[in-house]
Amino acid sequence: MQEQLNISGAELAVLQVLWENNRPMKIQEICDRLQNENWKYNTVATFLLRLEGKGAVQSKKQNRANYYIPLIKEEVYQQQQTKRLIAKLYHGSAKNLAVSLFRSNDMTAEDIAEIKEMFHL
Amino acid sequence: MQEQLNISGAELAVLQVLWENNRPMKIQEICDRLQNENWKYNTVATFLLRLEGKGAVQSKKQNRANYYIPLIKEEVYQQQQTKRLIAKLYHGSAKNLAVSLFRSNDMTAEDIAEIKEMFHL
DNA sequence: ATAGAGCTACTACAATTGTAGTAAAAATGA
DNA sequence: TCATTTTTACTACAATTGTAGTAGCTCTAT
Repeated sequence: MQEQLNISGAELAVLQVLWENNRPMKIQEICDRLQNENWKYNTVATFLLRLEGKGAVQSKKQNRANYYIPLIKEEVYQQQQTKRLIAKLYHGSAKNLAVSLFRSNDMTAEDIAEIKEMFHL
Repeated sequence: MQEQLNISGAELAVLQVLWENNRPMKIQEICDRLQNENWKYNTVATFLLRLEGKGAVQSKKQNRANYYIPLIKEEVYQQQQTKRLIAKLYHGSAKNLAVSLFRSNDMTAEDIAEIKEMFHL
C-alpha cells in the first residue's frame, strides 16, 4: 500500500486525464482534454510539476517535451480517498457509508441488481 | 438542499464535536473533547470563527461566553461530501463506489447481512 | 480595589492551492 | 539567418488553512 498522497482538487483533475488516456502525455495534450476547466497551459504545467514533486506522476523527456505518466493507480487512489471519507465522516464505519449510499436513492434498481449478482448477495 | 460549504479538515473536527454532543457548547468545552488533536484554546476559537464565517455554525452569547451550535446537519454534510467523492473519483457513479466498497473487504459478513435486511435485498 | 482567571477579538505567519506571467532554449518556416 | 512558435523552468501573488500570540474586558476571591 502506497503512502497517502495529498493531491489537491485541481491536481486531481490533471491526474485523471492521465488515468483516462492511459499513455504518456505531454502538457499540451493534457490541456486539450481539460477544456472544461479552461486553464492556461502554464497552469496545467504547474499542477504537473507539483504532482511530480509529490510523487504522483513521473516525467520523461522525449525530444524537447516532457511526457507524463501516473505513478499511482486510479483504483488505489479511489480506495485511499474512500477510506479517508469513511474515517472522517462515517465514524470509521464502511457499513455506515454503504447504508447511506443505499438510502440516498442515487442507485437505480438495475444498479442494485447488478451489485447483488456481483457479490452473490 | 443547502449550498455546498467548504469546510477544512481541522474545522470539520470541531464541527463534529458539536454534532456529537448535540447541545450549545462553549469553546472550552469543545477544546476538552478534542484532546487527541492537542489544539490550543485559541486555535479552536479560530476554527469556530471561520466556521461561523462560512455559515456552518452559529454563536449566541450567554453571559460572557459564546455558545456554538451547528447550522448544518451531519447527515446532510455526509451526503454532500459523498456525492462530491463520487463525482470526482467515481465518474459520477454511486454504483461504482458501492462496488468498490463491497470489494474492499472493509465490511464484515454481519454488516452485509444487516444491509441486506435493511433494504430487503 | 485589585490581582488573577476566563473569555473574546484581533493579529500573525508559514504552507498549500489556484492561477498564471516571464525568460529562455530549441525547432521551424520563410 | 532571423522571426515565430513550442515548450520548459522559474517566479509571483492572493486566498485558504493550520497554528497560534497578544491585548483587553469582565468576574471572583482576597
